[in-house]
Amino acid sequence: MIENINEILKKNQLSVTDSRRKILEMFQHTSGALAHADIEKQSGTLFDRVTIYRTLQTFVEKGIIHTIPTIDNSVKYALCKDACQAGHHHDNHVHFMCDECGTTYCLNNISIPQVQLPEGFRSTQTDVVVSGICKNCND
Amino acid sequence: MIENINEILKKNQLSVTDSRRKILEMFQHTSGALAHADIEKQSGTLFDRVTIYRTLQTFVEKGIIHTIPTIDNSVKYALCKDACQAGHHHDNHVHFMCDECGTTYCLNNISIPQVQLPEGFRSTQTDVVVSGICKNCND
DNA sequence: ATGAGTTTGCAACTTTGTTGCAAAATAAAA
DNA sequence: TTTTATTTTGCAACAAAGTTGCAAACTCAT
Repeated sequence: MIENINEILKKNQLSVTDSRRKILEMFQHTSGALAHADIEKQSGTLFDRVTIYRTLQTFVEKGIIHTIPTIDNSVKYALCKDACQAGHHHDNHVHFMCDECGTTYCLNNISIPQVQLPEGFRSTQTDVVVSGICKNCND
Repeated sequence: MIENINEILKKNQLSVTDSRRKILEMFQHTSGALAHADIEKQSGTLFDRVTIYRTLQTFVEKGIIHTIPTIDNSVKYALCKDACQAGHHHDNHVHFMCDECGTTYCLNNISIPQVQLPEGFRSTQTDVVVSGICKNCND
């Protein structure tokens, strides 16, 4: 179910611009995660590289998207679900990265068991990165 | 307990060179993880930037060190324990990254509960990235 | 000690990300 | 609707991170 894009932008006190609408749309139309390069490729020469960087940065600050840790250390972003909309959130994510095709899937409906930390450590966020072969590449 | 550096290199069919010995030593002397920049800083002008890149790459290929996924998508490396020495390994890691000082801790003695994946997905490695405030910064 | 093979350092390059600033677009006010 | 204030964009220039080719230096086995 796709939320109204203009609503989301206004709710976050952001001016409604072409680039923001288009990029937000891309996230809503993908089940997985997007890298800066993916967005640049998909949008062609529509907007500047710098605009994409700044848009992603703004979205992260507003809590619309979040960055995903990856083993190959490429920077990927995914839409935040309602649960983590509050900007600075205490939240958990499970992501699956395919070793073969590189696609990143968000496995939001999987619960993470709490990790027991040593004395003196306080956790605000836990990310689980599962690597392997995805459904598509397995067939 | 520090394993003999020359032994490790020879076991992995690598020529014993200054840079490899020194860099491996750095990993053995730190409890956490190291970034390329850390190594460059610690070694001063001793060896070239490119050599460090290549050494790290070689170590990863041989399974001596592994990359760590981080939320800020900086590239960090840590020593592999005996458990994951077999090159292409099925292994789990828990790492803690301090939001304040950026230090990465390896929490190797914490067990990760198995994540239940959707049909068709096969996992080879699971990384848990816990973010928060570390012991040092908490005091 | 010598020679084959490996590794290093340099230089040049690519890719990725950042910053300042004028022009353009958006939002708010008249 | 027009005007004005504010925000955002694109350009250019830059900085940082990582890669590649190649000759010189080193390692290792004979």
